[in-house]
Amino acid sequence: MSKQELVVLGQDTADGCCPTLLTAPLDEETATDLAKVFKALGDPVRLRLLSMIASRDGGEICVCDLTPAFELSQPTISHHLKLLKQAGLIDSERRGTWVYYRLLPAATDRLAAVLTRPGTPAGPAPAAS
Amino acid sequence: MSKQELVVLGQDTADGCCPTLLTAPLDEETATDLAKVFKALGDPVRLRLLSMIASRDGGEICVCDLTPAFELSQPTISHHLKLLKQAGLIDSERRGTWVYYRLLPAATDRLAAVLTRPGTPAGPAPAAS
DNA sequence: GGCTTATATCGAAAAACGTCAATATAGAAA
DNA sequence: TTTCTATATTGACGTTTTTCGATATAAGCC
Repeated sequence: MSKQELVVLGQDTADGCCPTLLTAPLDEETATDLAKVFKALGDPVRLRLLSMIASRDGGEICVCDLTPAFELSQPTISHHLKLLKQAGLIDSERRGTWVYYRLLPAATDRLAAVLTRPGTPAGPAPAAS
Repeated sequence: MSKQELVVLGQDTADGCCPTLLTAPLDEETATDLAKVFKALGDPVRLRLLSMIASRDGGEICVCDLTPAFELSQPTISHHLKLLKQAGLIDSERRGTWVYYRLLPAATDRLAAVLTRPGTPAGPAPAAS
């Protein structure tokens, strides 16, 4: 089986706190690992795919439900899913003829943490009315 | 002067809450706008630049302090800074001979929010001891 | 004015990327 | 086994990205 997802671990700063982009200069290796994940998000098709996967009730979605949502060929969608998977953002499981994709929340959690300034209130804010 | 930074606004979901990638499928336009910002983060050099800019005491840093930190030509660094600026992540100000860059926290805040699952505790966690 | 330093822009070359049509593989069903 | 559907892989092509050297612009100094 493919086991080439990359795992990007947190990097603690000198004062023992707050693994984030915004509080201390990133070392080269961490920057390279992180950049791979952000690069995977740097395409509108992949962003929509990830969004459809993450927001689906039940936590997973069949490729057969993803492909028709785009005006792109089936191989192209398959390729984008592969990139998201290699970035460690999603995982897949085959069940019979179909393949189901699901979010790996650890990946998005890490990105969110890395982009969060210390002292920022939690999560998504309520919408402006 | 250049005014071509892009501003990516939040998009509320049907239930009036939580502008995030992870709770509802992204529409095409929002995905395109968001992807531009993530793409800007999808390069290790730009990630390190942003990190150096954001973490610098005083909130700003001179290009003359950024350039020598990389084994890249001065035009290359200048180009990466331009991309970060066009993505709305940083801004610049010339003072005399020097140009200073600073983080635009609204941009990273927005990305963090979009990647945060509802119910997730705030900000960067304390490091594992 | 001319000289020097800091930064940006231009133009080109190589590499990476997004997309497709064609084909391969996996599994179910006949 | 043969056939059909779902998904992945391959190979090609045009576009975008990353990088550089050369040059341009901006500002301070002689």
